[in-house]
Amino acid sequence: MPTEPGRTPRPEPTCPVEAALAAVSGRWTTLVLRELMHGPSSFGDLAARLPEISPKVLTERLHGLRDGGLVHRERLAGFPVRTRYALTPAGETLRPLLIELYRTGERLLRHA
Amino acid sequence: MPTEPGRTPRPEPTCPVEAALAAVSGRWTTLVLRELMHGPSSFGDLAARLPEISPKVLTERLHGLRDGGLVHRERLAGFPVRTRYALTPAGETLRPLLIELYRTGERLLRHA
DNA sequence: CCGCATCCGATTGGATACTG
DNA sequence: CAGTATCCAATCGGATGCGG
Repeated sequence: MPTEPGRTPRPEPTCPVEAALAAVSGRWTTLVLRELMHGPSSFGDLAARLPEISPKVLTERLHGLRDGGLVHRERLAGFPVRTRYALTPAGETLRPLLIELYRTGERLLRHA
Repeated sequence: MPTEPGRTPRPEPTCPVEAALAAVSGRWTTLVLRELMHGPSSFGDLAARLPEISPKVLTERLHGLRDGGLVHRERLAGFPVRTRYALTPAGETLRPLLIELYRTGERLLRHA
């Protein structure tokens, strides 16, 4: 990107950087992804591990991630209803990005 | 982060991931950074290379980046007034992150 | 248990016009 | 040239209460 020639003049969704940013941006999104990186989880488990997120926002994040093909949703039979959320292969590919975000943030916090 | 023990329960600014995300988030921010990665630039040069950004937003981005210690601002003497914006060493450290964003985005776009 | 519906305040980004 | 000053529409995130 710094050394690439094909440059984007404006923030289009077709720009790879924008696409990646869209996948991880939004409040709580990275935390939801982090929990799912540990393995599949139900709605309630996620809510329990992120006690301060509201159900509405959790739903929004989960649906957004699913619409982006990053998370798979599966309704389990039985009662009470249970839903299983898991990362798709595409979702797994975000791991290096999250690690790089962590490393970069550490550097910034240490230095600022 | 995925394998780290010290986990953040909510989106705090002290979380490295949040800090890194804050540095690159916001519309136009990555494009401004990309231009500055090529080298120092004046306000007008940036505006010329990003023809669709409004002066207000460009100012906001530049000031935000400066407040975050990522960009250095220098007023040059003479007339007409010129201002030189350049990445600080901290700003340079964002390069690997931008590259990772690009790579991840490519994968997502190819696969979705 | 797993959400959806509604409302609401705050923040964001864009358009436009003007100044040192 | 390099911004500032307003105004405004749209989006976002949080709170709360109900439904399948």
